[in-house]
Amino acid sequence: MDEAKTERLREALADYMAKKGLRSTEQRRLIVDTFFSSPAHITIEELLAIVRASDPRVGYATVYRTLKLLAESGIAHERRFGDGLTRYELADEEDEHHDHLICLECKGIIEFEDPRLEEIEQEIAARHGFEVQWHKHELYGTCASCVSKRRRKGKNGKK
Amino acid sequence: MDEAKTERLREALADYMAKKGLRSTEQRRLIVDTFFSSPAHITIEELLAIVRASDPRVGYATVYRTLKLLAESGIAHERRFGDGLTRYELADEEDEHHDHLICLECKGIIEFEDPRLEEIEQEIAARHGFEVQWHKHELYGTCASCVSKRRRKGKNGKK
DNA sequence: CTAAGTGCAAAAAGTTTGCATTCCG
DNA sequence: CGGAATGCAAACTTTTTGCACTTAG
Repeated sequence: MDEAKTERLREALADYMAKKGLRSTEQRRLIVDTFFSSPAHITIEELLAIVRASDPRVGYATVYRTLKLLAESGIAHERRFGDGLTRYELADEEDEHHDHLICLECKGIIEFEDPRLEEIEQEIAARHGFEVQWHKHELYGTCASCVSKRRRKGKNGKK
Repeated sequence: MDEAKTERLREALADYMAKKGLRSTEQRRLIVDTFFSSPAHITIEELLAIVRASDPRVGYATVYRTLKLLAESGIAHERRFGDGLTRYELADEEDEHHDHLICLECKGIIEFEDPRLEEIEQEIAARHGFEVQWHKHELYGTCASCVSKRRRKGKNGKK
């Protein structure tokens, strides 16, 4: 992972916590460190499992509240991809932004980025006098790897 | 509402039910009729309330299962806009498709359509060897009416 | 008749929260 | 110290399901 980026985010978090008078506890440090070094789109349960490997006494609620805190402070984003779980990922850099391809078969999540989408979006919003705060662009379907797996098994993709 | 469109959808539903050997019951007819004449993006609770005005004995589960049926048969789409509720709307015509602007203040939902988005999406999917089954393009923010309401009250939109 | 459909109530599944206790600053 | 933070368990919210009873075909 990009060291410089996580460094910036850590600093932003420190600022946010200082401003709000929040405390740096052992649990928070462990949870945040674990989150920073985990794959993107991790769930609370998954993160909790890893955290508990280091300290079994950490509770679900603490992970829950810490991730909420990261989301509020803008360090992380909350995502829901329709499987009923809330996932978290590190925030993008300043003016960057990515969206997601979600494979319905292997549940894999691929990120993509396309500035043209952002432009068109702005245009659409403007046309409606709408002020966009954030958006969701998600494509659901079958990823390349599952498509070829399916072919190998002789199943036919099209009906 | 477009009479011809609902007619086509009703027919599609009849076909689907015939093919699956499903029955046309009093409740289903009532629920489906009510759904067809309700505003888009209705929730199960809302629909149930209207249905019960006609027949108070209808249960939540029946509405739930009927909407599931409509979704499976392709007559309706399930939508989740992040307020924790599932909403339903009539399916689009053959090769049409629309997306949504969601106002975080008044909870209003505005529909929009832009073929360029679909094109770019196809291109992105192709680039990843991904087969898209469906997508979500949702812009969250403040609608024109809430923006001006806010201005009238002297609140400032930008920080 | 008999398999599908209904209504109710209970079960799931995840997210939130109240509270007594612990611990940062 | 005093307010934040934690862990636990209970509360919530909405969706989903089991089951005995009803009904369409």
